[in-house]
This record gives sequence, structure tokens and C-alpha cells, in this order.
Amino acid sequence: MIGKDKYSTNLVTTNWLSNKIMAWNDEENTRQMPWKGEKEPYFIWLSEIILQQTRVEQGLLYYHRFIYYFPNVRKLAAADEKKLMKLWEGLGYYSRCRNLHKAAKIIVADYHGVFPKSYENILKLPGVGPYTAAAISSFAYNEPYAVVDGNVVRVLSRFFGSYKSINNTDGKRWFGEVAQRLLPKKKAGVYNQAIMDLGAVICKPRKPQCEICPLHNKCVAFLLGKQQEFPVKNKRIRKKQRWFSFLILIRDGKVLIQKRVDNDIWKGLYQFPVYETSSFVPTSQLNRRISKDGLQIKLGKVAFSASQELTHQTIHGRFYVLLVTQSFKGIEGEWLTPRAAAKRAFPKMPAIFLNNLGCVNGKFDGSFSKK
DNA sequence: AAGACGGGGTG
DNA sequence: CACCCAGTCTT
Repeated sequence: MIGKDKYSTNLVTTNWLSNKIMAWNDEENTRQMPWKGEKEPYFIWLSEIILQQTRVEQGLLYYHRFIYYFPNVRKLAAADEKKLMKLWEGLGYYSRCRNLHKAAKIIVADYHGVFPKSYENILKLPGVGPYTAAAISSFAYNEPYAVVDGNVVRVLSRFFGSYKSINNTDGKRWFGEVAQRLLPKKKAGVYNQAIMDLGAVICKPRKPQCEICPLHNKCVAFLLGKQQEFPVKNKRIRKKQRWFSFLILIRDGKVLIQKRVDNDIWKGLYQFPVYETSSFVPTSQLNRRISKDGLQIKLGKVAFSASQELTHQTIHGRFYVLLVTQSFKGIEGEWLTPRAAAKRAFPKMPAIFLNNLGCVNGKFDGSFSKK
């Protein structure tokens, strides 16, 4: 069976697998989450967006925060974008937050504030892809759409011993079709939840608990002892290295910040004016570039260095602090007091710097000391 | 079809 | 350090 393109996910196997999963769910699945059994599509939607590529434990606090501040879609649509971003700060993948806001406005404008009912319309919302649309449709309305997330492809790839890659078009189509065929149509919501729970609790990426897995009698990977070979994912890309030199400009106790607007990392968040270079260059070289930009400032010592590991890149950061005079101008941005700056959302590294930037009587004084 | 997009946890 | 996480969007 292994290595071939065609698998007999015949009806017998289909019923066997879903029956086993449903029985396990009824008798042994103790996994609890606040949104489990939730029928209100708005809450389901929030939880699903927050949980995209995010561990349940990490998203939990944010979920509670969002339902507290935005108990319904109209509140969310009416939210101030800066406040929204601040609430999302630290969670990553910030396009999720921007799209959440966009979608909320669409629901208010096009659907009178009532969450759309059909899979097709749900799928049209920005930030909602096949997984999220299936999750909302099945959880809220018990519509027969199979969810295919990281848990599901792990369970299925191991069970069928499928070497189909989970990150190319062919593999995605294969897992999608198999998942859909396995779905008990009349119990879509409960089953979808259950197979994901199984993947999260039993069929884990490392150290799967095969001994207590309800599927082990027919699981190809388990029977062959090859659990670690699944799922197959092809070529991960090399990590990019980037070097950012941040300029912390203090004028009359206020710091200059800018919004990141390009289609790049941290879009929508705030930062300090930054020079990106292909490696860390001597301060003198940076000063020449600054001078070429027509700015009347000269950098001194680096106040703070840090790096941050992201999934696809490593950011090396340096922070320079400069006290400038009242007349300083030449860089676009907003001058903010410590209090105002704290209300904006920053990426992790600049946020750490900002949180340790000294201030006296509600004004930045240009000092820095890492607490 | 292939990259880009965050941050945290795990082995 | 590499991989993974209730994926989606852009190029």
C-alpha cells in the first residue's frame, strides 16, 4: 500500500475509522476548551482565526480578551484599529487581525450583522480559508464539510501510510478528498472536533500515544513502526537573515514611531525608524547613509542589541538612542509620550526595547536599562 | 506552485 | 536548532 497513489479508503474503512473516532470521543476524550460545543458562529469564528497556526494554550488568553471586549460582531466592526492591533500584540501573523476587522465590517455591511450561514459565503470572508470555513459550518450549523488541519493530515497520513506531501497541491487535494469521504455527514461537527482532538492528544507529532489510540489496529504507520515518517512535508525554505538598525529619537520626552505599511513582516504594527542593511555595518557607515538622507543627526553607541527567531527569518536588531532638539524634523511619523506609545502594538523586539526605555514624569529621558 | 507571514513550545 | 502549531494570502 505504501508509496502508491491510490488508497482504498473504501466504505468499510470509512465507517470503521469514523466509528472508532466517535466512540473514543464519547468515552475517552476529555479534552476541554472554552469554545467546544459553542454554537454561536461569531465565537467559533474568533476562536478559529486565533488558533490558525497557533497552539491552543497560546491563543486562550487572546480568545477571552476578544470576547470580553467584542462580545458581538458589531462591536468588533466598530473597534478602533489601533486598539484591535494592541489586543493582538504578541500573537503573530498580524494579517489575521486586519482581516478579522475587515470581515467584521463586511458582516455588518452586507449581512446586517448576522453571521453568514452558507459555506460559500463564509469562505468569502477575508482570512477565512477552507479549514476555517469547514470548521465554522460544521460546528455552528452541522454542515457536512470536513476540516483538514495539521492534526487531521497527521492522523490520516499515518493511518493510511500515505507519503503524499501535505504541502503541495496534489497532496492537499488528496487529504481533502479522503477527509471528506471519511466524514459522517450527519455528525460533521462532533466528528470534526473529535478527529482534531485525537490528533492533538493521541496522534501527536512526537511521541504519539499509539498504545491507547483507537485506530492502532488498522494504522499503517503504527503497524510498521514508522509513525515518525508521517506526515511528509517537502522542502522547507532556508531561514533568511535580516539586520535592522532602529533609531530611537527622543524629542521633548516623546519618541518617534512609524507604522509598518509594506507587505512585509509586521505589517500594521508600529516601530521606530529603521535602516535595514545586509549585515551590521559600522556606525560610521550608517551615519553616512543618514547624512545622505539629509538628516542632521549622528548616531553614537548602540544602546541595545537583540535578535529574534521567526519561522522563516532571523531578525538581528540594534537600537540607537538620540536626543534631538525641538526643531528636528525630516523623518515622517508620530511623536508619542510613554503613555501613548504603550497603547500601540509593536513587534516583540521593539516592544522589549520600548518597555525598558527610561522615563521620568511621563516623559522619555533617553536612558535605557534592561530590567 | 512557491513564498511569506510571528511567536512560542518541544525534543 | 529544527520542527510544529485548529492556515491564509500574495506573488
